Amino acid sequence: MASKKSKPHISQFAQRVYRQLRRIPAGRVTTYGDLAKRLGKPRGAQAIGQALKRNHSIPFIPCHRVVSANGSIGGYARGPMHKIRLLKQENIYVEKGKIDLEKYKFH
DNA sequence: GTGTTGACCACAG
DNA sequence: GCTGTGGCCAACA
Repeated sequence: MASKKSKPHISQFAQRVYRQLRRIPAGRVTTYGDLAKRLGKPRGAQAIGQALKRNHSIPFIPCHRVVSANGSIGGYARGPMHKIRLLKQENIYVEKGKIDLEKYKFH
């Protein structure tokens, strides 16, 4: 049977997001817009956030490595406070609720 | 099938 | 620097 229903809970679009997210090494971050661009949807940044929020239960998805385009923390299902804490563990320091994209953004 | 919502982005005032 | 508006995309009622 080679049928593979995989996870009907997760859409293909969301799975694509996780795939790109996993490419990001520790100590580096990316933005929703840039992530969307890699998926072929330079304007689908909002959909990225939606996908993450609807699947925040997955531990293999470092959602905390995703920030807003202006360097803002953006959001986090567990609360922005957790996100900042996790980033700190990756040697990424947050200042005034913002991150130095010039330093931490993954190219 | 339509309308609303949302962890966004860019631009104008 | 902040607020308001428009736009794009996906999921949900």
